[in-house]
Amino acid sequence: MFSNSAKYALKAVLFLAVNSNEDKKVMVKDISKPINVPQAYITKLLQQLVKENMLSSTRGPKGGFYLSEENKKISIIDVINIVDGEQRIESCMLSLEKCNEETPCPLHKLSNPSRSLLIKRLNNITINELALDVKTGHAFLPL
Amino acid sequence: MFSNSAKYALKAVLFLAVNSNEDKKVMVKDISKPINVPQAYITKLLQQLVKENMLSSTRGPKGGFYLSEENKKISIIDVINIVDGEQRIESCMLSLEKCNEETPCPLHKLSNPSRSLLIKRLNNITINELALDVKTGHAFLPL
DNA sequence: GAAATAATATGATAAAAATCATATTTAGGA
DNA sequence: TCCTAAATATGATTTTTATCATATTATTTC
Repeated sequence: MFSNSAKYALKAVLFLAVNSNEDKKVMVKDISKPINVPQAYITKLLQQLVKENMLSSTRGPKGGFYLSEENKKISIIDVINIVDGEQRIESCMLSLEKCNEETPCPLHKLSNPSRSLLIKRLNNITINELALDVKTGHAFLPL
Repeated sequence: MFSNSAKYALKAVLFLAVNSNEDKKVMVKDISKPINVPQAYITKLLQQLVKENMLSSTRGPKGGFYLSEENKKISIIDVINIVDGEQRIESCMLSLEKCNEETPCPLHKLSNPSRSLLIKRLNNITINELALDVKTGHAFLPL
């Protein structure tokens, strides 16, 4: 479905959504542990996400990563697409260029409703909303 | 979603479902071209599928690969699972061991309906049924 | 039963994804 | 202003996946 990197990015973002804000920044080493991702690896991903304005950071003492209020309004699919590229989630189950509603591949009718549903939902939910589920006990970390 | 290998295997199986039977075997070189998969690569996959009884073959002159009537009754998900392993399609969107209905990860409620729907459909359709869509003009090769 | 044909078995190579390592830059505090 | 703590930039290594190559075995036909 998603690359390992996209999964890791989602885990980091969700963790920060629950555990950070402008006044409470989190160092990379305190992110990698609870989300079970090697520090050097998540470091690179976090840097990429900052560059793409998916999350925020400051360096130096008292620095770290965090989600600004703006960041928290970002939809989940944007995080995924930054890491995996838009093509990955959109592409047909057999990765066929020419597969579409008019000339569907044999799996199209079977698989497309499922993918459409997922994409729609990923589009319509923000990081913040997912974090709320955790805060209200409807979903769980650790990751 | 699926590995390249699983996609290739599906393409080969679908092609054979439409273009082969006990009396009409197809050589590997006449499979790899129309499904756009390197011959040496699809060769390996076909051999694996024969070994797992997903398809049939005979060697020597007039030999080739084909789907027996039995083979055509196999469900699509079996082909996928042979190549990718059952875990891949079943696993949570974040690949979390502990994610389940009782202690769902933050993405579980969002993603699970989509995956469940897909798995159910892949379970409930046979190779033959997909091939029928092609024969009746409701779905299309080439792949 | 020999020659030709096609799958089978096995292993090597190449490309991509995941992981690790480290020198550099910026910010805060003494 | 210097020291330290943190992110940033960059590139190397390892592992996995994808791809290629070839010798062997089985089957048909003459």
